[in-house]
Amino acid sequence: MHGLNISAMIMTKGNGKTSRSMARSVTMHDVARVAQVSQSTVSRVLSADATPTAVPISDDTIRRVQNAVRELGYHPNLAARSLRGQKTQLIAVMIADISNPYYHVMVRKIQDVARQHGYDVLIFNSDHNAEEEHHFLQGIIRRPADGVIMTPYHLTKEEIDQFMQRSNAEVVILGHHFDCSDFDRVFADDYKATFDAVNWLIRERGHKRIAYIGVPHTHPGQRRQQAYLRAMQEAQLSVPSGYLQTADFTIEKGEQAMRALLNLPERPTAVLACNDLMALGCLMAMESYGLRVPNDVAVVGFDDIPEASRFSPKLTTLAQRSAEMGAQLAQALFERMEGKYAGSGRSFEVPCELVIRDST
Amino acid sequence: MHGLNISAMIMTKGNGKTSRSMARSVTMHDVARVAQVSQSTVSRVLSADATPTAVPISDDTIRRVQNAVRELGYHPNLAARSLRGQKTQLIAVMIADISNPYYHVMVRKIQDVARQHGYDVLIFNSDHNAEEEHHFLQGIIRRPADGVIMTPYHLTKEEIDQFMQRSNAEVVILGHHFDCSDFDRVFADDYKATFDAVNWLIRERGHKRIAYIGVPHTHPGQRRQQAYLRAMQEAQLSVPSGYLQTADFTIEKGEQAMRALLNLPERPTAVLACNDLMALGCLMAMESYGLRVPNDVAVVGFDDIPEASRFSPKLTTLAQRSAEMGAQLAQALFERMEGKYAGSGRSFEVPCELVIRDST
DNA sequence: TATGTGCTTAAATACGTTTGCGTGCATACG
DNA sequence: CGTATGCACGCAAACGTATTTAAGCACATA
Repeated sequence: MHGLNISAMIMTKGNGKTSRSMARSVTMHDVARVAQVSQSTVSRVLSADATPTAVPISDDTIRRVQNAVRELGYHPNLAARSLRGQKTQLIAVMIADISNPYYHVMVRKIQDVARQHGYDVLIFNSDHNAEEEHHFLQGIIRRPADGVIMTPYHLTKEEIDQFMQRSNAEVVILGHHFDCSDFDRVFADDYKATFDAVNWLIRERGHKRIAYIGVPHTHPGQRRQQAYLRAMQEAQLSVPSGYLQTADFTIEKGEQAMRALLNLPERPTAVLACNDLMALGCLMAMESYGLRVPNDVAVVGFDDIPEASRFSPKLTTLAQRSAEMGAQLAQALFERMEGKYAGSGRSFEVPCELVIRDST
Repeated sequence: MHGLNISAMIMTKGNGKTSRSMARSVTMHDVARVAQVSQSTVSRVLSADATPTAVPISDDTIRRVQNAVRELGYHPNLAARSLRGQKTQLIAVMIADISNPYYHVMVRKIQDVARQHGYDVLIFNSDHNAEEEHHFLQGIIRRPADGVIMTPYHLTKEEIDQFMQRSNAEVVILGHHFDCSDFDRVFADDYKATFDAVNWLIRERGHKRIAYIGVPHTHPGQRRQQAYLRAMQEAQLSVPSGYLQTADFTIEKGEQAMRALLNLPERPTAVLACNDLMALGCLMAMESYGLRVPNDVAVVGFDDIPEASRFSPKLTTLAQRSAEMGAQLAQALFERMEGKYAGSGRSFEVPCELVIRDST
């Protein structure tokens, strides 16, 4: 067993070296040799635009270097560059659920901006899971990134601050209203949006028995639920036991919660869900009960994912401008990474919009 | 000289910590100093399990080092490790469409396996776009990865071979039947599945007018379309002009193609779509035309994404075992990366399964 | 001739690891 | 007693790059 390992290793190495299938990559030294200059000169030529105040290089030398680069097909080694410069040209993005369409457009936007700046994007998935969120931060400490964009559902301000001290990466947060911190944050005005939506159901549509499907153990979930409760209270409407359902952002739990609501002795006439996936679950529960939307029960979601307008009936929802939020996140992050802004944490609030469709 | 170096180092660190908020990260030298051993010993202790045949270290030393690591919160610097070892502990995954649920479960599976092996995963999005696919390969040359998993829709065998020579990364391909190559490939038997599905529609359901919505300018699209044509031909059924629609894997184009089919003078009684998203588009077109599925037209999709069984009517589809395929991809890749297999390209065919629901 | 002054390039160093090689020190053997 | 052998560890050389420091050179000035 042991010997087997060794011989296998030797074999591999032997093959690699003798057959030369392993293409040793072209380095600056190779370029330098071809261009008849020193390696440092090559470095200067290549990073000329990044450091405009650098040492001047003669036009002839520049041309020779550029020709050599082209000829050899040279690409800088990012591992070496990272080691030397403490910059990785990498930004890490943690989203809560890769299968939630809400994040797709946002991620694409971030990738677009990142590419424009010559950065790569590392995507992680937390599945709304506290342990995964910690694992993500651990991962970034192991493999440093210059910037971090994340949607923390469980991490505390202290944990994020501690991370920033250890990692010297710039951090931008999505969807979380931390009081005052060193990192920027982008969020929807979901409190106001939820509050307004409840009032709209009451005043414009005459509903009195309004239920809510929330995810109270997360920060955004808590905020929206508070808004719902506040609106109900101000309208002097009661929230009977069972009108406040707890779920976890998934279609399945949304459907399950809706079934529970429909089995209530005094069934609600309208239901708000904390996100669209759960609202779609509500629609499915309604269908399996043979009930009609919105005649029997009206449903309102949150996010405006593409499916919201595809499903039948089309879902009334609070639209988040996710592309705009992605752009805002990326912009704030790059402003900090490029040193254009270095002050204390900024807050960017992006408005939501009630999109009225067929489910109300 | 030696002592000078050390003291200078200490000075630098002192300055760095006091004056700058930039937390200099803990290195092996720090651990070594605390544990009273040399830096190389620390390295050996830390990579003991990775190199079982290594130099023996006394238990006492191991314990001291481990304590120091814990105490200082040391994490290895992956940039340095990459530079030295030519290994990046990174695998890159290129998928064709981040918003297609088919890929989600696959990506998760890959991430799971990768994490078990201590690897990170870089995700790229090609949007079925040839230019993006090239950009992806360029990116991997700039930022080397140890392994690559991708779903090429446009890249040729030659381009991939050329990439492999330049990059010395192991490569595994999804969904593509390249003839004979140096990389492994995992694919569904989509030709047979499509062929059988058409026959099933003909024999079990008695359809004669069967249309197809394909994406012929991609390899998988072409394969499936060939299977459809072959099955029709063998059954001596005609494929009237217009029965062969061209789309691009999206819901929107699927809906559009279906409208075209429904406007045909001789409307088909069954439609196969090249993937589920387009099949869902068909369902939506049917609904907007006030037609009933499957009474007026039957619809069959491909993939079995979660939405297929959620939509009403539930979609009959050719299920790809995407989790299994993800696991197979990851397994094949790691076998190669760990040197357990080094031969020529293997083919892993994963069977599809006809899932009969309400749309037929 | 000596000295300063731009301008251009070369040499040297450090970033944090891994790893081949060497070394001191016991213990065992001839 | 002298020399193998095995053990536990330290030294130092890479890996490819960015940057600091120094050096070479032409030319003008004193």
